[in-house]
Amino acid sequence: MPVSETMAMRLRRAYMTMHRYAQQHFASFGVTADQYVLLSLLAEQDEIRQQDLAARAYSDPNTIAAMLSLLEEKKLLRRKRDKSDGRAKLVCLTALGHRLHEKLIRSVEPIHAEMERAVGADRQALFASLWQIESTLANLQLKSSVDQ
Amino acid sequence: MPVSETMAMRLRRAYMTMHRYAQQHFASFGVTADQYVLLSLLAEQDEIRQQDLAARAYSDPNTIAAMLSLLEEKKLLRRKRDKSDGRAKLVCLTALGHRLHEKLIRSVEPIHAEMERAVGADRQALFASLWQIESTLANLQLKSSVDQ
DNA sequence: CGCAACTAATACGTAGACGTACTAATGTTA
DNA sequence: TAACATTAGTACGTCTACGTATTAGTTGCG
Repeated sequence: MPVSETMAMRLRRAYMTMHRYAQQHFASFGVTADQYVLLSLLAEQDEIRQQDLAARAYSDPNTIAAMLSLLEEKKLLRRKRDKSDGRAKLVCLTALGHRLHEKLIRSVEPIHAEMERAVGADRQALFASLWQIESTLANLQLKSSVDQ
Repeated sequence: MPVSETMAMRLRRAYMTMHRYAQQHFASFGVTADQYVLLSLLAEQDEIRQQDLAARAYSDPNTIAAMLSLLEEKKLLRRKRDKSDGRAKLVCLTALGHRLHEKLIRSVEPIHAEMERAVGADRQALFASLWQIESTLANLQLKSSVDQ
């Protein structure tokens, strides 16, 4: 089978197209698509540890730390030591960060709408398949590492 | 809606899980998941321009150039000037590259099988939805740039 | 209590995504 | 043919993904 017709490449194309589109969209606000995800997660839950943020953003602690440094320089968030655990830091949005997030969340509504419209009634089937892929491969990974 | 339940994050999780799994898999062969894609494309069509390679890998010329440099250092491929167009370079696998690709393609069969099994009968519906997302967002991008 | 195992964050390195600027070759058109 | 726009590839910078190593704080246990 041609590479371009494999499930892997189809998934890549869908994800990359979405990511590129989002990247371009958010550029006019001076943030990246991934930074928007972080801001949204922080708006959803304040005072969150970097580890938790990494898990929710489906990223990793190293990447999150780098992204937070950039967002902190831009005064969109701050980090304070967790009093109950001196190793951890709690991240929260600044007022500026909240205001930006409000603007951003309004700006993405049309995009979400377009994506929903694109998949239409197959939405639930798509979600089920995506979840199947995710859970199957995540478990494979787990299994082989537990085998050691 | 919680960020984690958006279509965008579901798509991200599926793609990133697959990519991480592939990354780990190919690490034992000394290549990355994305390098495997390039090797496969070259095995599919020899003497291909970097631009075409970028399009087929759904990447971009800058990234491809960097990746090709690494693969060229590893003697897996070489680039020669295109006689019919002095700007272009034609990329092709070395014998070493072909041999490695043969090994790699055998090693990924179980992964493709697992992914097919994971989505099962919903395979065609999934492909249709992924294509809907891709084409919808790609066209949005096109439209707004043509509007300028 | 004290020390070993674990954990959160950081530091640093490599790879990939992609923007912008540049060079060299090609095409176009007056 | 000369001036000009396009195009292929390179160079370089920023951001993200993620591996490995290190530091500092926490937990568990003899």
